[in-house]
Amino acid sequence: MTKQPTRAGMELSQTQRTLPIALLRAREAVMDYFRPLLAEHDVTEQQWRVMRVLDELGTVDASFLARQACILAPSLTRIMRTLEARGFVEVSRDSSDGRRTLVCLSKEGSQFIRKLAPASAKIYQDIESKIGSERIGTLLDEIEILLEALSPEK
Amino acid sequence: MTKQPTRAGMELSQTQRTLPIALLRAREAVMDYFRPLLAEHDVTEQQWRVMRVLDELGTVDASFLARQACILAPSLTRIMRTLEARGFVEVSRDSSDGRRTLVCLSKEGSQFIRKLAPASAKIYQDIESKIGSERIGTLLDEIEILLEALSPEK
DNA sequence: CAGAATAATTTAACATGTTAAGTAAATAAT
DNA sequence: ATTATTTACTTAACATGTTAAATTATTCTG
Repeated sequence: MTKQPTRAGMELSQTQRTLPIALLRAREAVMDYFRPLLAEHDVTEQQWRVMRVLDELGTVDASFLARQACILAPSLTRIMRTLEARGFVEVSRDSSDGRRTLVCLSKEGSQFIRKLAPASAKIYQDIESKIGSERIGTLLDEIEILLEALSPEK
Repeated sequence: MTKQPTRAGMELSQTQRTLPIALLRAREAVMDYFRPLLAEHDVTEQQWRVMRVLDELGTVDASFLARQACILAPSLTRIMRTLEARGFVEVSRDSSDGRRTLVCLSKEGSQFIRKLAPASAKIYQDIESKIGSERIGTLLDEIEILLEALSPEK
């Protein structure tokens, strides 16, 4: 845990001490625990993320969903097609703005989420047992602060 | 910054309070600052990451490089082809193990890194000015601890 | 109200992510 | 030593990431 000094000049930091790579490696390390579950149930990471956000938010338009799930609009278009074909989401037009696509989870989609929830929570507990739930809480707090500080509207 | 209680049962957390999504959103927020620079110089995020790791490690075999850069082997195969065509990396065979591909930065690749370093460091400083370098240091420390705790060899 | 500008989404094209299968070299087991 | 297994990498196929252009609906301007 040796701290590197802040770069005074214009040098690059060790990759381990840069936010983009450190955050990526951390996420990969965490996802390694979840991927077997997703693969077992034939959903991609992105499809699962879209469904998790819909479960949380209810009916939303495509742009907002894309932002929340960190998925670009063109990817979301294809993902929605897949999820709709599988009966997991329902798509409609916004009656007050014909440009917008509204999306929500279907009953089947909601059931699918709830079917995987116990296994997902169990994996999360396994991770918590290795890191400590307190430390995870701290990390999530720090990330919330970072997101607030970097949000574009500031 | 209201803390959620640890899930006692089998419910899913708010997406904001899950490591996979929180880490992803944080990384996207950070990368939004770097992407214009990379686009301006016609390198993808992954190509740049490969070069950053090579700059740090010197000559390494493809498997190790893939792990360090969080890139899967098939993607790396294609990325190496692109970077080699552009003259940024040099590829050779390991004489003591004919299966292994060895890779290192070329002189041009090294120059390219150094050419972008100042702008990259400046962007990093801009981010630091919004979050605080101390807080970033704490976050990076927490991530190092997480990576150590989740490393498979434990 | 008509035409211009803007906005939300989709399509297209290429790079990468991901899994499975294939190839070649090294190692292990008879 | 020959065969089988393992290892490192590549190829193939499809999903997603990414940018630019196209499409359709809305809003702005005159």
